[in-house]
Amino acid sequence: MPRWESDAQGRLERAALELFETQGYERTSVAQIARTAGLTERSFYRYFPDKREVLFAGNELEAHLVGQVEAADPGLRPLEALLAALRTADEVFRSREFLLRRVRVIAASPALAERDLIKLADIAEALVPALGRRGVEPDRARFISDVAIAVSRRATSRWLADPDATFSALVDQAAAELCEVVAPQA
Amino acid sequence: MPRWESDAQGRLERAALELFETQGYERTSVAQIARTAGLTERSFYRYFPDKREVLFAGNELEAHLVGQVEAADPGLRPLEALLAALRTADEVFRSREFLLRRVRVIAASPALAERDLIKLADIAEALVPALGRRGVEPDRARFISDVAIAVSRRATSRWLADPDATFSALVDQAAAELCEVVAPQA
DNA sequence: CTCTGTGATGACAGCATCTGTTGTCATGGA
DNA sequence: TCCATGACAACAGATGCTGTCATCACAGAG
Repeated sequence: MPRWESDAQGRLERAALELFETQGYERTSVAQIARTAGLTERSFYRYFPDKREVLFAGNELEAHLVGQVEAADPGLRPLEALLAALRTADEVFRSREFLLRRVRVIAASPALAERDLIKLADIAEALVPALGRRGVEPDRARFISDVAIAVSRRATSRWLADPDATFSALVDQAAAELCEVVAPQA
Repeated sequence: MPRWESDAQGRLERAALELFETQGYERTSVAQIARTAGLTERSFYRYFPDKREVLFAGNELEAHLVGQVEAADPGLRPLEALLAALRTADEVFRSREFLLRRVRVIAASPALAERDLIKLADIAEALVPALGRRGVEPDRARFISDVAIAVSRRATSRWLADPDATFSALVDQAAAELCEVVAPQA
C-alpha cells in the first residue's frame, strides 16, 4: 500500500482546470487546488513554479517543433521549414476536449492569456538556434519565428471555428492567407 | 506652499526605472519605490494597478496607431495601412535615452518582458476594429495585426543595433524583409 | 472670514502568492 | 538491520495587492 496517491502532478492539473472552470482563475487559491488534490499548498509549488504554470507544464510542443525544424529539408526556405514543422504539431496535442476546455479557461483569464503569450514567445525564441543552424542570423530568425507564430495563432483561431479540420490543413490556409496579406500587387 | 510635491506619478516612474536598473526588478519592492519617491506603498497603487505597470503607463501609442489607421487612405491594403501607421509611431515616443533604458530594463526581467508582450497584443487587439471599418473580418484583422506587430518588433530590434536611424526607415527595412521571407519564389 | 466639500495622501488591517527550512516516514538497497 | 532517499507536511516570513477610514491643505460659497 503506497504511502501517497500516485500522479500528484496530474491530480493538481485536473483539480486546477476543474476549479478554474467552475469559479474562475482569480477566485481559486493555490491552497484550494492543493486541498482538492489531497496535498498542501507547499506541495503545489514543488510541482509548479507558480500558480499559472499548472496549465502550462511541459515543453513537448517546443521540443517537437525544434526537432522538426532541425530535421527539415535543408533546401527549404526558413519560413517554409517552420510551417512544415507546424503542420506536424498535432502529433503532440492531447485530446481535443481537453484542449478546448483549456483554451476556454485561458481566454477567460487575463493572467492566463498573458502566460499563454509568453509561452508562444518562448517557442519563437527556442526556434532561433534551430534556424541559426540553417544559416539565418538571430534577429532575422526571431522575426521569421514571430511570423510563424502569427500563422499558428491564425490556424488555431480557424480551428476554434472548425474543430474537425486537420491542423495541417488549417496551417496551409493560414499560410495562404499570409501570402495574400503581404502580396505587393493588388 | 503646496501640501505635496507635484508629479507624483512621474516621480514614481523615475524612481522605479532607476531602482530596476541598479538592483533589478525582482529585488525592488513596491514599498522601496514609493519611499524613494517620497510616498507610501498604498499611494503607488493609486497610480498603477500593479508593480509592472509603472513602466507601461499610458496608451498613447495604441491610440495613435488606431487613429492613424482610421485616417489612412481607404485605398491602402490593410497591412499597408498598419505599416503606414507604424512609420509615424515615433511621434509619440519619448527621448531615445529614456526608451533605451526602459527597453534594457524590460529585457532584463522576465516579468516585465511578459507585460511588454501583453501590451503589444493589446495594441493588436485594438487595431482589429480599426481594420474592421475597412472591411476586414475580425479574425483576419487580428492576424494582419499580429504580422504588423512582428514587423514592429523587427524594426525595434534593428533600432537597438542602429539607434540613429529613423523609425520610419527601420519599418521600411523590416517590411522589405517580410516580403523576402514570405516570397514564394527563391 | 468662516464653513464646507473635495481630493490627495497616510495609516492600518488583511488575504494571497511564493520561498526557505526543517521534520516525518515509507521504501529500497547495503 | 540500518541508513539514504524521496515525497510530503508544517511552519515562518517576505512581498504583492486591496479595502477602509482618518487627515488635512485647498478652493469655492456664503
